[in-house]
Amino acid sequence: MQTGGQIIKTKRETLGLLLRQVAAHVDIDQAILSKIERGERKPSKDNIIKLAEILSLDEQELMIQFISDKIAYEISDEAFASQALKVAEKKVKYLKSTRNGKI
Amino acid sequence: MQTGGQIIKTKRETLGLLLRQVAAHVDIDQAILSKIERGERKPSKDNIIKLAEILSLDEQELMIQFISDKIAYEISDEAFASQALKVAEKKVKYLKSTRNGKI
DNA sequence: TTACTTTTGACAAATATTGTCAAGTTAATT
DNA sequence: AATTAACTTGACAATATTTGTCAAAAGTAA
Repeated sequence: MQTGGQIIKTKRETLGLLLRQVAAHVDIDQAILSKIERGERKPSKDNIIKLAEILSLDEQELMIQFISDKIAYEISDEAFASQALKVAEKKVKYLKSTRNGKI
Repeated sequence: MQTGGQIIKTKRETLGLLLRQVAAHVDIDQAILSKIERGERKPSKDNIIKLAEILSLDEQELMIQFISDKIAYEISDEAFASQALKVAEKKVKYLKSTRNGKI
């Protein structure tokens, strides 16, 4: 099971790019990129778009990885995490179907 | 599709309890309880336990409702919300299986 | 109107997130 | 071992978000 951070770190190394180079393209401090790679900080949406760009990764897929990391991280210590996620899926589908932003 | 807030509001009214009474038991300002009922604020874990108590609701079920509300709320405007939730489920299961807190 | 419940909004206090920076560590090379 | 470059870490202030408290406003029923 890979995190978004692990995915971009692996790809960056495969491409032989330095943190400095990727960070410049993403327009963030390389310290932050280092932390994103190790899961210590969360990338913004714009960060993800630019990361996918320079690393030739699928943007949607990368977005999904980072969003799911965020959710998994904040819910994983809950006893009923899996059940809550299933219910959340239903609620999201309901929200999307009504398009009114309210549950 | 009901939110945790709607569930407790309905039950409170069924039981004929006032916001003031429930809020006192939960040990929060009644303004906050009013907001929790309408989804404007999120209850703490302790709030949920005490709410289930005084409203004779199943604690686990109520917990799941509020957690899923929170997740659905923060992810619903994402284009890939459903897919991200599915991936998050896998990550949570993986985390639970390894019990090391890391993805 | 009066008495009561609920909702709303403003506000400060507490918490969390973010970007920046410099120093520290690691790794490879000479 | 010393040097160099890449990466990681931690401290810090600036910002943003969350939280509790309160009183006024709005709603409801007698």
